[in-house]
Amino acid sequence: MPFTFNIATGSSVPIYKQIADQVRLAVANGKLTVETQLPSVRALAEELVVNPNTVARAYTDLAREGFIEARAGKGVFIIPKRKVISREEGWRRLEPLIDGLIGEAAALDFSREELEQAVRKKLSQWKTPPNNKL
Amino acid sequence: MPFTFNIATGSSVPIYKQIADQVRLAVANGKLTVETQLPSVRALAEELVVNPNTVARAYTDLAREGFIEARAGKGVFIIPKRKVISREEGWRRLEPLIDGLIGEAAALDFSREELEQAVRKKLSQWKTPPNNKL
Amino acid sequence: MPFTFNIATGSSVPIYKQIADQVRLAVANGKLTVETQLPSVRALAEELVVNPNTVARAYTDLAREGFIEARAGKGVFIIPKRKVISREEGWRRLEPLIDGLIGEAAALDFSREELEQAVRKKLSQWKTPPNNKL
Amino acid sequence: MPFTFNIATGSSVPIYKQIADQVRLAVANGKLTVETQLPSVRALAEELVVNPNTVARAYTDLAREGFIEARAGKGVFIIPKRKVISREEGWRRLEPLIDGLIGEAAALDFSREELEQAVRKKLSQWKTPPNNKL
DNA sequence: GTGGTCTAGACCACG
DNA sequence: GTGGTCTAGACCACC
Repeated sequence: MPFTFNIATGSSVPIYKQIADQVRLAVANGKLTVETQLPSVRALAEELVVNPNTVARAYTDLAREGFIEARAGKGVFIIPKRKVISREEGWRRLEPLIDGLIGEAAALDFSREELEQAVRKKLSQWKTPPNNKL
Repeated sequence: MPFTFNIATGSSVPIYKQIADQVRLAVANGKLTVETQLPSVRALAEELVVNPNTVARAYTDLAREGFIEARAGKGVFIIPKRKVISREEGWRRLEPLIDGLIGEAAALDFSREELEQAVRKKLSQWKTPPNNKL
Repeated sequence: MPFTFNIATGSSVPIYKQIADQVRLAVANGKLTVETQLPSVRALAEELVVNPNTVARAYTDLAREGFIEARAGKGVFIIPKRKVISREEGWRRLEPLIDGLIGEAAALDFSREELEQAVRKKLSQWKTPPNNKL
Repeated sequence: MPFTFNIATGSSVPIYKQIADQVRLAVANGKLTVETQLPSVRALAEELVVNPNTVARAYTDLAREGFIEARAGKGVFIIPKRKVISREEGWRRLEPLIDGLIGEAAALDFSREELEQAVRKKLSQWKTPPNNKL
């Protein structure tokens, strides 16, 4: 079964980020492996009924982050994740996201235990890909 | 020492959200307790050098979420958190946040173990309030 | 005939609430159905001769309540109503509204029978949508 | 047992209106009868821990509507409700309140049946006072 | 004094 | 094109 995307219209999360997040998660999960080809910008835009610019934006972000590579005339492919930013810089960006998640969970009336369980469940699907040498 | 805010201008996360997030997190961590008074809209706006409307927007959101209460002529106060969001809506909003966090962590070259540890550490600071009686 | 709005300037009811109330009622009465597009923020602001922010405020409230969905670049659409408010919070907010209505009716010299009849008549127009499938 | 007031701080309903609404409802219910004396502005303000101006505002509104009468040196008393406004004007003011209630109920995810039942329950407590001759 | 509403207009993110 | 954010400043309701 090929990898499929799920788009939620009207979400506060922009569509281009939903697309990119799903690719990132699928790579982390091992559901998308190195050398897998992704749909072309045009094809994916048509399939998801979104603007091609939106798909292009997601692919651009993913390429900049070292997840994918566009090969002229061939298509877009998953590549071994390149390390792109430093440890300290990464942590500096990640920490507020965790803080934001906790704040949001509290606002949504979840308990600490519930959030911990939800995160653990999502994380348990995450397999570190074998050829991430860094 | 009174609770102090830290605003990063030029961040992609809007100022009103930075303010609200810090209050949410401080309540979760027990740094802000029930009946504590927050700075007035005008005072905080002056302190942070932002527009009063921006502070008001943050306070409005927090009040709607059941964290605080605005008392006319008195000011803004932390209250025992009310449950306002339905269960289903809560999950609907929480899940993409977790997916986004994991996606970002992968993009930032963190391993599953590192993210899990970081989240666990942050979560350990979340104190469910000891049945706060006013 | 497209749905039209009626604004009473100088009313004690804020304009953004008048707009939102009319949408809520029209949805309840079946005059606005799922996938109907509302006027854009700018267009409605021009039509009603109010500030775009005022219209945006009404739309934001309606979106948060689960009546409508803003699709970037497309516009604002009626969606199948989502349940967003917890049961307890719902009652907490509804009860004072009913008390206020009865109090106002008494102040306006209506009898119990008159009020009951008026409410029943209005309620009879409230059509639960027939399990709207988009 | 004397009539007692219940004030919800931080409600969207202003305190002066909460006080006035409770008097109106109690008169409609027959819990407050003609010639009953209400607490003085000062006494009630102290009891409810609110600003005396707030109580005075409620009493002023009630007096204007013909519910109560201040007798110099004696105190404040319930009087036979005087008819203050015309039928048409009353209906013109009441209708949007009913519309607003229905819209709010829909926003709070109540069904038509639930709202009808809630209103009926409140209304069933309403006894038209015997000496309302109009 | 407090917060809530509204206007006016700029800038940006998204598609 | 759309809506979301922010600023600036006015006015009002409430206490």
